[in-house]
Amino acid sequence: MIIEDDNEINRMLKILLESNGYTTSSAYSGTEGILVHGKDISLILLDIMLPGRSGDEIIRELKEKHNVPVIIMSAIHDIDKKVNLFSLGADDYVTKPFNNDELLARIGARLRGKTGQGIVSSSLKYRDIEIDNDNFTASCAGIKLDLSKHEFNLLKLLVENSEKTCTKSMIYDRVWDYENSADDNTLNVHISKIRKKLRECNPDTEYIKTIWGIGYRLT
Amino acid sequence: MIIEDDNEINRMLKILLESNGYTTSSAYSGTEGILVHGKDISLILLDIMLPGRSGDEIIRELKEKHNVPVIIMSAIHDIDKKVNLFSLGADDYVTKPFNNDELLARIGARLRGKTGQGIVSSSLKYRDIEIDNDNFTASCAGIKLDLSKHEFNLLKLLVENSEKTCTKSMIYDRVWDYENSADDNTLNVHISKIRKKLRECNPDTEYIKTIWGIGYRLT
DNA sequence: TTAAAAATTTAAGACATTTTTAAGATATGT
DNA sequence: ACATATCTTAAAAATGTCTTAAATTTTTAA
Repeated sequence: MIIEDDNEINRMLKILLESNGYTTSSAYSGTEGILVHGKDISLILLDIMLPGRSGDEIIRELKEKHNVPVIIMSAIHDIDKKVNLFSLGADDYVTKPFNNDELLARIGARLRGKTGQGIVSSSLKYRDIEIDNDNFTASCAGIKLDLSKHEFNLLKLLVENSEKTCTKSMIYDRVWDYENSADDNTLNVHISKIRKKLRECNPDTEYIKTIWGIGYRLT
Repeated sequence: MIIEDDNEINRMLKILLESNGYTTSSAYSGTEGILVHGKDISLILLDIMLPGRSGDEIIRELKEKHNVPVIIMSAIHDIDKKVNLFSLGADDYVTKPFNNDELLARIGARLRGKTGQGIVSSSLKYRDIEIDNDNFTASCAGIKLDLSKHEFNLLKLLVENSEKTCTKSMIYDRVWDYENSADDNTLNVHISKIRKKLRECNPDTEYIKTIWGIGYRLT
């Protein structure tokens, strides 16, 4: 994801990256970047000289939201500022005007590190529901959910397929290890329990929608 | 590990890093760095202007041997060369003369990426549990714990991954040297014994949480 | 409007995993 | 080789989770 307010530079970066085999998403402000949903972002290129909110805040929120490497593009030469960005979770920076090859090299190094050393932070989000695959924990509205193994796997499946309908047989297939027995009420009971726990964290939202005769969906 | 042929700079780096909480190992050539055995290296600082073998070769071999982030220190401003180093697996570089804060920031950013084994300090803490790696001792609430070898390693693993769930198979893999046999009760018994010993030091806290069907976590 | 089908919820019993204890097996140090 | 500590195994008790069943509510379609 490219976050850069200058239209021309944004377009230029898009062309550079796509001609090097990457798929890109463009945003034109940090806040817009934070709002991006449902895209599989693996790295963020962030122009830190943005109007509006401070760069610090934006890095923190981007990190929290997308949890991927962030490379800062900046004209700032001041080292103190650099150090600050680093300590906030920025993973690297390039100073403008930057050399294309160097930028590509840094992007490559960051992406390589990810897949290479299994840092693949397996944290998923949907609205204010967060799934942490590594720790087998989930939270809603910042509150830890106390889920059993099946409940966790079921919620995880729904989050992984948020906005898509999960059929009952697909759920039985992936959460339980057998094909469904259609007259089985087990899944319904588990959904009921998850809903109850989500309600305790955030009473105002109905996360799981029932698709009659088909299955369930996060909406 | 610091790999730098200039004695003075090597010593200076050692002082800088150790005064910032890191433990260091010094080597004075790339080949010497490759030969280092038995040390728990988590990052390599490499001066690329070394006599003898080419930098390219050395990075590749260091990476192969130690499999950790490599930060290049170099006076080269030529971008093409930088790109080359990146594509060989270097994770970052600083140009000499470098700013100490920037170097520390880049080291921090690289280590932060790796979970658990960030700053290598021989003493680990979680709440009032303290692990002393050098002496193979542990304490809780200031009282020495009398732990067996497996108990110590198990508690150490939990402390290293505090707030994260350790799966049973991961524990068997790292504390015992074989994959788990799922019906095995050994781990449970060891957890039980550790809990009992922790309880004797501090009866009010339940340190080790059971993640049903998954494993354990310090919480 | 009404009957049938599907889904929700609750509670209880079935099932599975974990905890604890104790004893026998194995490893370690003198 | 002996004494000691540690580890593993086994079994029962405790606890957590899953499924089933039944009553209730919601939705669909005739």
